Amino acid sequence: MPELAEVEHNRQIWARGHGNKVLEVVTRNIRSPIWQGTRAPDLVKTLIRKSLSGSETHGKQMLFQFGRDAWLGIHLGMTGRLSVEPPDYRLGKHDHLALRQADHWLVFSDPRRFGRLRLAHGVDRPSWWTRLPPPILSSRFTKEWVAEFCARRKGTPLKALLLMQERFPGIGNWMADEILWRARLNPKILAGKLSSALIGKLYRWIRWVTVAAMKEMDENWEFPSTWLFRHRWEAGGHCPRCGTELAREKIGGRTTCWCPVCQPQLSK
DNA sequence: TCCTATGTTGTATG
DNA sequence: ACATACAACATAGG
Repeated sequence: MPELAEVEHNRQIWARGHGNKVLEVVTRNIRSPIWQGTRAPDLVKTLIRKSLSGSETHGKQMLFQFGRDAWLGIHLGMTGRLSVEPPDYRLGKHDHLALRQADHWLVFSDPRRFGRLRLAHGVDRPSWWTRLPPPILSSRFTKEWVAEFCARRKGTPLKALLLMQERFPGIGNWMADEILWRARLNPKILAGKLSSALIGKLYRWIRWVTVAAMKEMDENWEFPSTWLFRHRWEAGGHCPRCGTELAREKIGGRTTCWCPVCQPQLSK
């Protein structure tokens, strides 16, 4: 489920354990790719008896701090999620990591196992965290930052462009489609074809959809039916703005949904 | 059975 | 260097 707003939502779930000591660490399926780059016994030894001291998100990434000098990075992949479970909880088949605290378990589960765990030591945040690109809602994420990327990736279709985490951290498949639909930009338009005015428009909708997604997440994930999001998966869905039947096609390797009327190709 | 899936990475190819 | 297409990862659900 995880694009940036839902990643933040998952972080908040585990944040219920802030300030509480880890009394037991259970690891499962440690041969699975989830653990690639992290040795489960190390993780157990590192986290045990430390307190969960803080957490943050960056795009689709999460970072949890334990004590002063231990860090756990989590990427939820396609189907990962975090939960808080009662003390008598029995681990399910898709639970890969569980941390017991005084009155609950913090559980990471992921049926498809595309998620990743990453352990780091040291007082400072790990370098793979501090090197992440400017977040979309930060002051460093400017129109010029987007324009520069469009110029560099001038042959990339906008849909594929928005999925590039190196510049648009946290944007995933549905957000990209929502942004392009609101900006009335066809997903196949090549990044280098956008005028400065259209780049400005794209930039503003990137920020708008990000802010709105965070807000909806706070309000229980009730997206109004005026969003493309609500129609994109329906068979024969229609554009909530003009009623035209939505188009669907793979672009940049992902199923893309757009309105052929609201989002025309650029005219020459 | 076949197809799809809110993600990322690697390989082959142009 | 850039870009695209595709497979791979692993599982569930329509």
